Amino acid sequence: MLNRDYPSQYCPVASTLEVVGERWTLLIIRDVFLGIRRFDDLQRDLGVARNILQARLERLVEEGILVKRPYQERPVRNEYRLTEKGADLWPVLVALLQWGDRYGLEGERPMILQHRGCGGELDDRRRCVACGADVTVTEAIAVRTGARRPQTVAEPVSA
Amino acid sequence: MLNRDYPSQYCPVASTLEVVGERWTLLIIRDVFLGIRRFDDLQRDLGVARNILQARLERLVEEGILVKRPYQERPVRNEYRLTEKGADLWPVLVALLQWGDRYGLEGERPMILQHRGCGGELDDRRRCVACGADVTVTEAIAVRTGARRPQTVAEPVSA
DNA sequence: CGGAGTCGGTTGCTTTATACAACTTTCTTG
DNA sequence: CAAGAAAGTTGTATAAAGCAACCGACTCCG
Repeated sequence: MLNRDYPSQYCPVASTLEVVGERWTLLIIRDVFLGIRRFDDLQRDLGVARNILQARLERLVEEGILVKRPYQERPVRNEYRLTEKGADLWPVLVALLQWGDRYGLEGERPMILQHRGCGGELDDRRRCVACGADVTVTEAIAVRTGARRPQTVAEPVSA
Repeated sequence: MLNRDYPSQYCPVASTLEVVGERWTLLIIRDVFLGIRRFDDLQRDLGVARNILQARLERLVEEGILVKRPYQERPVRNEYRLTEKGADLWPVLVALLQWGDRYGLEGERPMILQHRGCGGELDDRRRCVACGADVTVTEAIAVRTGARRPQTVAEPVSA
């Protein structure tokens, strides 16, 4: 995008999109939610160009959505973690996920959100359908089903 | 963006972003939710380039999120309306709006969501804080407060 | 009847972001 | 001491977004 912001708009939707609306940004955040926290792991998982990934991570750190912190010294190796501000984007990701489940992938569901422990799925208001609780980020887990892209023929895991 | 899709991803979040993740798209949908339905009105409100607006609207119609229908013949003038599929993006917009309210505009809230009739605001699960009901798209109204961008000095409406 | 205005686009050119691949630095392991 | 991993950085190319001007169909005004 030419400018990442929307100068004619004074709107909370626009202001959020100015921060997380660029290509790849929300997928990076999704990956961090899933526990993918290192540069190379993110790059491999997303297939994004490394310079773009670098630019996005730097921006997200500047915005206070991620923090960069070393998980080892010598050599310094960093990982990216969500701040509270970043974790508060969870409802956005859940809303995108649920719309994608309904309209995106022809009934396939590669990922399912569950209430930790209880195991119930989440409804569109992030409540557990089993126990009825309001589920927060920390109480939810994302379970990857085995679902793959339909046109890709499933192969036995080999060599 | 070079490609609008994310070929390495088989994920409902990514599949949703392939459809609505391009620059301007979600703001166009927000405007249609607010009742701005005509090409020129959208263009004026958003300040988006006309060719981009045209491309986005065409894509959204192809995707079944908007429908184009004439509101008059001779000359044919069209407006864009949300389909059910489009209206189901409401939770995404609400989530973006609420994050923006919390983190985006320094406490200013240019727009407030209320439960129609009851007048209560919506919580982060789209429930009415006054009566407790689960609020759906059709039961909600967006109220624009007078809030403006702080650095813009408020002027009397003139000429 | 002629000119201005409106709506909904389309076209051409410029600017900017994204993609891709190769390279770098620092340190670890065999 | 060579190979490899992690985390970037750099350079070049291509595609998308921005901008302004134009267009066709019709209406309204004088």
